[in-house]
Amino acid sequence: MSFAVCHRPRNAAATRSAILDAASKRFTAESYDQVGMRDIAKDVGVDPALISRYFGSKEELFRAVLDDCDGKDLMEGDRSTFGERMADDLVYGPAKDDDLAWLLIMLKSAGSPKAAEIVQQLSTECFYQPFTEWLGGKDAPIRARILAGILMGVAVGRDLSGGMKLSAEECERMKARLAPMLQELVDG
Amino acid sequence: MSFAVCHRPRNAAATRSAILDAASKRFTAESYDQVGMRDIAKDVGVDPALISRYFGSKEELFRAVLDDCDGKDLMEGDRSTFGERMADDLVYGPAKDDDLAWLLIMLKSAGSPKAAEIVQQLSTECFYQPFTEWLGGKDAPIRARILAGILMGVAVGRDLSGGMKLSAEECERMKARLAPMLQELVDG
DNA sequence: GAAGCTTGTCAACAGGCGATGACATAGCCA
DNA sequence: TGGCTATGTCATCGCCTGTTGACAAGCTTC
Repeated sequence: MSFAVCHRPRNAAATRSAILDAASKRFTAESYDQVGMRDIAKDVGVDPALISRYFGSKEELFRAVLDDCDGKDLMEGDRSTFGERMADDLVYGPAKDDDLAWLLIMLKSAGSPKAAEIVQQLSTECFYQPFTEWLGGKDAPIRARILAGILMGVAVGRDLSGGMKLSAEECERMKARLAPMLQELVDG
Repeated sequence: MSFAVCHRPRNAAATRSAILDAASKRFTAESYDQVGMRDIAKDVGVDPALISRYFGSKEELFRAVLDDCDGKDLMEGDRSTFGERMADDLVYGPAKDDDLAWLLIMLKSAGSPKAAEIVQQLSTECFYQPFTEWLGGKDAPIRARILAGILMGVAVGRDLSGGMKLSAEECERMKARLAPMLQELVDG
């Protein structure tokens, strides 16, 4: 009788990609400090040392994750329903938080100086700039900042309080208040 | 010749209070994980062990800090200028972040599970509930949540990007956009 | 002035972290 | 088949953290 573990076929590229994926999931759900190399390694089913070997260090892994996700998810979809969609994600998330990935990673990692520095280096180029261009119109950089802030802030408020403890009706009313606010910022 | 260090007079209450104060400052500026007992001890000029003795553990110290600040700062001052004041704090802060203390602590500590659990226990009773009552009117709990979210989110956006890199004119325009949004949420 | 409680310090421990270098094994190529 | 390189594992190191128990020094009280 063998408890043979189902080894993945030896494939550096696939393994690397799997690590990147697992790391991304972890970093969107927990803070930089909270995520351990051993956690990520366990998710992938790999020895922690391998991650160090592939990415050099935890910092560089984090940078690679940020490089990987371009934040385009936020900007795809109908522009006229942006407010509605985001309000829904905020109130009823985190179900499909792909579109908020960038924001969540930024948010969760604000605490750690090392992660914050990396985010600071990459956020403008990889997130704020494309987002600002997508917004367009008057005061686009400012509207981008406020929008990102609201999305992050309401998300953190939800997480902290343990899942937006509101009745179903209140959730709807919250959506009803958030959606036009967000939409107005998109429309300019 | 004596290099006599200026020892504080032996006073348990004063020392305890000094520790609480230093801890509060640290926790508003850095995340729970990032703040070390040794840091706080150094701020006060005291041995780290003393903090453990007085407060039992880091968790209980954190809880004591949260119990200490009641978040009333946010609600004092003229109600009709709330939006203006907060917008100013957000854009030009953190100068006198006393009024945002609760929010900043909640924000900075969202990353750590232990801190988050404590915040979750205390935030409703010590912050959301009084804030909601202060707001009053229709959908007060929802407006409280959104307001807190916006304040936290814009603050984190500012910190992350290294101090709101906007021109003086853009700062004013950001204020001009934020203030009425916040004020409208206060007014209902 | 000496006992006794209070206040504070010191050294050390256990645990977790990221990182490193030596070792094992799978897959390819001759 | 025999070797070689790429891929992955293991044991371990050094560092930092919160916490603890034993010890030193002050103030109070008799």
